[in-house]
Amino acid sequence: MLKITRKVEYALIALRHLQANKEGQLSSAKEIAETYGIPQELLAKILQRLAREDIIISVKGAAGGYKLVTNPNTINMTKFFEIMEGPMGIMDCYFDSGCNQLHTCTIRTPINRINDSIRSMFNKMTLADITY
Amino acid sequence: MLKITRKVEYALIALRHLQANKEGQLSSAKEIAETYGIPQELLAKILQRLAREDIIISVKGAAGGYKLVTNPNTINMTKFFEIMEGPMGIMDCYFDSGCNQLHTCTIRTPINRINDSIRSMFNKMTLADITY
DNA sequence: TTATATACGACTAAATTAGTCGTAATTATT
DNA sequence: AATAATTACGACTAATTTAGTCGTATATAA
Repeated sequence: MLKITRKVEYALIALRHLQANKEGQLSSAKEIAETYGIPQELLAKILQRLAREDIIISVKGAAGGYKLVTNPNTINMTKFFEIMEGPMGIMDCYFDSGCNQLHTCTIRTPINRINDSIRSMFNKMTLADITY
Repeated sequence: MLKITRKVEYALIALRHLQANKEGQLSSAKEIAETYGIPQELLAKILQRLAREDIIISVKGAAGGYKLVTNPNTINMTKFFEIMEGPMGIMDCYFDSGCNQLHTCTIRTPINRINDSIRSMFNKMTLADITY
């Protein structure tokens, strides 16, 4: 319950690693994967996702790799989680309402309050809170 | 991400239902399942678990069923979630430490801080916050 | 005695998450 | 120009978790 997935875990490890790099220094997916014992292909996809979302930038070709460009203080954790895993919410009906019990459902309001609490907690956090 | 499972959802619905009952009035698994369109066998197991943990009490035999005995204000949500789903924590290493990367792992401390935040948030909540 | 409950473990099915593979494109190095 | 190392990306498979079902035993009101 309330677990983050490997995807998020690996992303945090990688970002932490990139943060430790000197300005402009690149790290490849292979380098990071080997350092932490993460499956390389999987990490590669995660880094590609982060690059697509402009959290890191990629340099292609031999001697290529990734580096951090965004200030970790400006990356909101709710946004980060949702980039990695899609909408955050402890119950689905928070987002899609195909539920056929909506009329009888009496717990939606309180569940939504919990959702809001969690989101607001993560909204107050930035990546820097985690990776520093 | 950060989703509660059906088990928890069904448990909350059922508890909400029992709460609405008059003092001493019983509801059977069948009754509740049919009211909300929940698979009866599944709900039965959930109610049995709640009964085992003394959150509700069961009355066996024909015309049996379940009723609430514990004051919902005294049921801590962290405890409730952990009864239903086991240890809460956004990452496993919070609990078991079979991880072979512990020495290189740099995100454990911040992750544990998040764990603590979530736990403390739910610690401040009681079942009554959700089912009323 | 019968019908209707709870109790509970074993099992199956569905969904999600994790990980792999194949192939293309890019670029530094030789 | 060729090669090796890299990012990019979609399709696929495997593993794990969650959801749901089934069978059987026991209790009890009618």
